[in-house]
Amino acid sequence: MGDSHYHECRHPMGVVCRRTGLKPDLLRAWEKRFGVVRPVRSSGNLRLYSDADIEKLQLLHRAIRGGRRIGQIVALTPEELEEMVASDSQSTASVRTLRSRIRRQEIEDRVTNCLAAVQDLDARELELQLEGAAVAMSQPQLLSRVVAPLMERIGDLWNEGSLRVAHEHLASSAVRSFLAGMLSNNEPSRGAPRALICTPLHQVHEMGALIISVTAAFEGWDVTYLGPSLPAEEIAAAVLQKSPRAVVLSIGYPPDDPRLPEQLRKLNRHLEGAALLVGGNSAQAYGDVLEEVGAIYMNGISEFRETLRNLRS
Amino acid sequence: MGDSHYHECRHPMGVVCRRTGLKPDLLRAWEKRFGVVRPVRSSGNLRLYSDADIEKLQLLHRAIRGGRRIGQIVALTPEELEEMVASDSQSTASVRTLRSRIRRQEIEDRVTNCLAAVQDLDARELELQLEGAAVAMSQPQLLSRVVAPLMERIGDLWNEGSLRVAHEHLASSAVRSFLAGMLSNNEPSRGAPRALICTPLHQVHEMGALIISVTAAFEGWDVTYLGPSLPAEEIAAAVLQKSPRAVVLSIGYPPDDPRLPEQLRKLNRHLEGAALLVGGNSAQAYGDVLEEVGAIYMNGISEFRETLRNLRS
DNA sequence: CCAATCTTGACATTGCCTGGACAATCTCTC
DNA sequence: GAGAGATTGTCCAGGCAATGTCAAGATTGG
Repeated sequence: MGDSHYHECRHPMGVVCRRTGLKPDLLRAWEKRFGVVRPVRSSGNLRLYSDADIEKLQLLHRAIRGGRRIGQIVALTPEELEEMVASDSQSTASVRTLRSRIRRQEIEDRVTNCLAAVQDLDARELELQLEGAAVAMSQPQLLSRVVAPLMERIGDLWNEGSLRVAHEHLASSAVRSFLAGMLSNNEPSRGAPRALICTPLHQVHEMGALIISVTAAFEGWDVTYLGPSLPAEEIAAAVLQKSPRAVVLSIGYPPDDPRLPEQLRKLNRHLEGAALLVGGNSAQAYGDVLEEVGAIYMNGISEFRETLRNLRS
Repeated sequence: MGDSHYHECRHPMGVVCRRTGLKPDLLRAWEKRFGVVRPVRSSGNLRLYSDADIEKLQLLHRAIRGGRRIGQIVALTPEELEEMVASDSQSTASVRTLRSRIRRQEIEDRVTNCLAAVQDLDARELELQLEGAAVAMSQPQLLSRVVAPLMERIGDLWNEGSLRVAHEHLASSAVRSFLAGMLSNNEPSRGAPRALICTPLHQVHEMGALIISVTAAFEGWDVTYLGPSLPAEEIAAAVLQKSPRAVVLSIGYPPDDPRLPEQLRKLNRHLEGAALLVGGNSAQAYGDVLEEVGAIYMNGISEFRETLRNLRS
């Protein structure tokens, strides 16, 4: 019975590095200098880390991304660490500017690597790069500095003819499933406000809506993602069914669809008290209608995040 | 069908290598050094592996690709291995292939539960159901008994008006990301034959192509999935770049596109020696052209699997 | 007879270990 | 505000054990 509680699977260096985003040298240095973790040794003297070790290391890594120094935080309890990480991610600390400047090159490389993978039609490599990025930086950074720029550059290259449709498809597919994975990893807490996210009819670009979905989920919302190009009636039906606190539309392409205003007006009549948020590259182009229907226009992800926070209270 | 009474088919080395992506030398080394598996010997001293052996080896292979060391995982139980593999591929859905007896009723329930989740617009529940199904049955069963029927019934309900577009979108999105997760969980073993999979221009249904992709990956192929509605020129360019052994097209809808034959003919001129396989619900409708361009038509997943195996040798 | 497979033993590669050095950066003092 | 000293991440050399691969010659199956 209890023997099935051998749950103590031990992880070798390689696994720990991939899951924490920390380099082997660093792990050993931390161990030697502070005794951060005490991995067991295998018969051949290899380090074997426990699940708890990995969690602790992940936490430390996040705290350090927040601008802390390792020496200051090794002694803290997990609870204190949690708290610290949480508050760090809120504040736009000026302390961090220096660190993030260093990281700029790294982020550039990340995007470049992703592009290279796309050009090679190598979905696996692309996904590896994305997962690497996911552990190397915070979630908002990941979205606004890697995923969004990546899709933008792919769009540019495609327009200028350097990339073929196949590349664009492969990239969309990989990024989409990556984002969908992030989305389903977030378990909404009980009582979380609900958001309905989609793209209105004839708006075909799905990526923006997905990025928004992940952001909202990360902000603690209970997200229902409905996909691209949804008629107003459909959205209305979904509103009836789910009673969301907010309906979020992403408008990316096209920027000049004459049918869109009508869609928005129609939708507006069935909001049932939900707030209507609109974002995306081309949302501004429809400014008049947005104002008319009382939609909240958000310029950029951080503004979106802010709007979400205000809406909660 | 007589349930597998003494239907213990035994497989020779070659088959095992193809299905696991492991080299003969390696299998023998593992057997000698750790006794990973104990294949029976034929009269002539040839190793004969059981299905269970193959599954165990596949599992080990995946764990190793996740960064594990063979020495530390040979002793683990299948369950522990499952768990380990699942947690190693952090962000993506886990693919599990435990064998167990499945009753028809149970499968029915799965599909019903999935449908209910779709009607509730509950993506998370849908995904949970799918993951549960993935644990409860083998991969081929999962695809042909749950995923395919589910999408079919959703299509029916949509046509008869019981489901709204939003439901269909949500379902596609969830199932797509689930399948994409399965796809990226499978191996890139060296020397695996490569397959290029997509949907030809104006063929908009992606699901079939994804199911095919997962199947091929499971058979040990190195799959490059290119997405839906790809022009012949694009496929040709991808063929040049990746030199696949097979190009697989899925044709689901529409069944009567007059532009498709031309696409196929064009594609046929740039295959560079790759085999052209075509499957999907509506493929038969284009029988004439398929024959003309020398495509191999496959009716159903099992036929597809068969064709893949033949192509390897 | 060819192709696949077997056994054995040696060989190459990989991943990790230790210890130490180094450069960049932060912090504190003057 | 400029250095001195501590802090911190990175890198290298030399080595070991685990692991994957290869070669050679024998045997079997079709």
